[in-house]
Amino acid sequence: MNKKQALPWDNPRFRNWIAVGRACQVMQLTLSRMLQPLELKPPHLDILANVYRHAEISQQDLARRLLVGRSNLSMLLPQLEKRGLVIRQTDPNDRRVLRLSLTQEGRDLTEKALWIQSDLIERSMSVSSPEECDLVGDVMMRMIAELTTGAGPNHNGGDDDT
Amino acid sequence: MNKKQALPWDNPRFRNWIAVGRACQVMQLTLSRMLQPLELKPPHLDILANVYRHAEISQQDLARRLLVGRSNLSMLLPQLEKRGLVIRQTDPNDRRVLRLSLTQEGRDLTEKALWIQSDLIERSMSVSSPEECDLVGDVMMRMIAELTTGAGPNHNGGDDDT
DNA sequence: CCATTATTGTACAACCATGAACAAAAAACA
DNA sequence: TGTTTTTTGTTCATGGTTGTACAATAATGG
Repeated sequence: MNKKQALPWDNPRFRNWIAVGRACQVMQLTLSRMLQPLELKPPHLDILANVYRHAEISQQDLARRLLVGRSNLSMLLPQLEKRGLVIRQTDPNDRRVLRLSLTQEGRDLTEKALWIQSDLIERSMSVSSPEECDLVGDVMMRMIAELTTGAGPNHNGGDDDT
Repeated sequence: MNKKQALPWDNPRFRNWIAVGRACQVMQLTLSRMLQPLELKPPHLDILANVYRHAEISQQDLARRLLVGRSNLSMLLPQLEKRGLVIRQTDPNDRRVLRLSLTQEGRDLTEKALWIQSDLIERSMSVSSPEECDLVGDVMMRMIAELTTGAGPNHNGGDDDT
């Protein structure tokens, strides 16, 4: 009838990670509010930013990079295409794949949105020194490596920027 | 025709934060897989863990703490109640509120799930020293404070553990 | 005491995300 | 070549999340 050995909350690593999760959640909610004037939501920005960086990417590769299902992109991309932000062209060398690129309007909107996101991140991370900030990023990348090598051979690891 | 001034990816803070987001995403996906044997999903565990720690909490307070809408809990809690994990009792002092508590089965399952989560966190954060880990948590809490005081006076800030 | 306002939880419609089943195209292989 | 397997994208049913409108209860204020 005792309290087991120790509650997870007594473990510093546990508490610290919970803080990471909350920070992400708050950041996501805040970003979502700040993107409203552009009629964008975080998932849209994720897509646009990746196509911005990696033009001519296929939907499959984009899905791997974003860690979402292919069907997700099959639902979202036609919307962005109708809004005139994205173009999908079938690859002449492999007529299964659709290669993505941005229109000029798409590039402009993506840059606006990235500025908003960048300002938000800059503001909220300014409470830490650049060295602390780099250390945080370093720890996160080590964690990602540990998680993807150790436990996830099913989803392959398509990870770097954005 | 130049590349604007500097892309966000050239900003260290931006890149570091992107890594934080990715780590959260990977952790969430991994946790989701590891909770499957218990037939739980992360949102369920969030609820159970909070009721575990804060018995007799109201749905409203729980929603504030989890940063989700009240309607979310109105959908999820009846499921958990039907599974015999949670009990909802109307507060005799204020017959609007429903006070939540766990059954013994709910407590047992929550502990099992928390061990899984705790092991996962322990494993993936073991790539960093305790000092680094504490620093990460510290930076995150400062960020949360900055974000909630600066921009979010609408959603109030119900934040601490889990 | 009665009227107005605020709070708590619910119901419902809309949107998002996922996984499974599928069609088309390419690759592997006999 | 012809057959099988793999890859890519789509469709659809399901379930999760949100915001809005609503009913019940409480608090406020004449």
